[in-house]
Amino acid sequence: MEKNFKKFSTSPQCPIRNVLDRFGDKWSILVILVLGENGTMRFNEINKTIGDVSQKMLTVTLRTLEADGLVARQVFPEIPPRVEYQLTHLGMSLMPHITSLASWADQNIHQIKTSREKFNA
Amino acid sequence: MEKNFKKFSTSPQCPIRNVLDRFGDKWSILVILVLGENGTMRFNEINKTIGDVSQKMLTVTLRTLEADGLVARQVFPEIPPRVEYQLTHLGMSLMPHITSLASWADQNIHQIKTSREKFNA
DNA sequence: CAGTATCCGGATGGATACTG
DNA sequence: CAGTATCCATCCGGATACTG
Repeated sequence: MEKNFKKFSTSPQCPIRNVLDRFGDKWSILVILVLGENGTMRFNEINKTIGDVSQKMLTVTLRTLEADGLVARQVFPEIPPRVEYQLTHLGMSLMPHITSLASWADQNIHQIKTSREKFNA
Repeated sequence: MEKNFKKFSTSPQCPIRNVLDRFGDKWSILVILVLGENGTMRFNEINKTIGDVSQKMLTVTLRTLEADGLVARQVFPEIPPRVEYQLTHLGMSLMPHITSLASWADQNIHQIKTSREKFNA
């Protein structure tokens, strides 16, 4: 095996780690996945779709994704307020990589679970 | 946009979240990337390659990846001890998805950093 | 060399209450 | 509706010391 892949630096300051660390939080990948699948969504819509994310963490996650330029946030000056979120072009360019990861997870979850059980036996 | 992607459940107990949560820790993706690029490696080799991972966290990460069946651990009964790690077939099947993520990160880090600076200005 | 054991601080993130 | 503010428990993960 080995070395059929492009080599990446793995030093602490490298760009790849800088970005991948972002996905290390609990909700970022999931929010991108949900927005990518559903298009434009309101705050509470995302909240209900994910189900078990707190209001606080959803806000923090969306703000971070907005800061990174992955998600666009549009506020409508209405009462009651309406705020819509959608992936930016950059965010959408990330989607295929996320979905391919999700597909892999979907296809291999059984094997992984079996492996975990064996290991803990 | 939207709905060009296969739909995934996003409920708290879904398989995808079960697997993706694993990548939420600080070192898993990086260890897989390093092993995928270099093939078989000894404990201290991985440690040095990553650079800023503690002995404890590297052990924990490797054990978890082993439990999930992504990494194989082979102990040689020698003094001083030698332990070699490599990706399993399952682990290797994950590699393309990780490297495609890394490539994306590499290509877009500049735009993301620029976006962050604008947002915090 | 490749770990284990222990301690410990800081960050993560949940619950709750409140607001424009 | 879409947040903010605050408090607080947990847990992640680093530092250090020790071992077969």
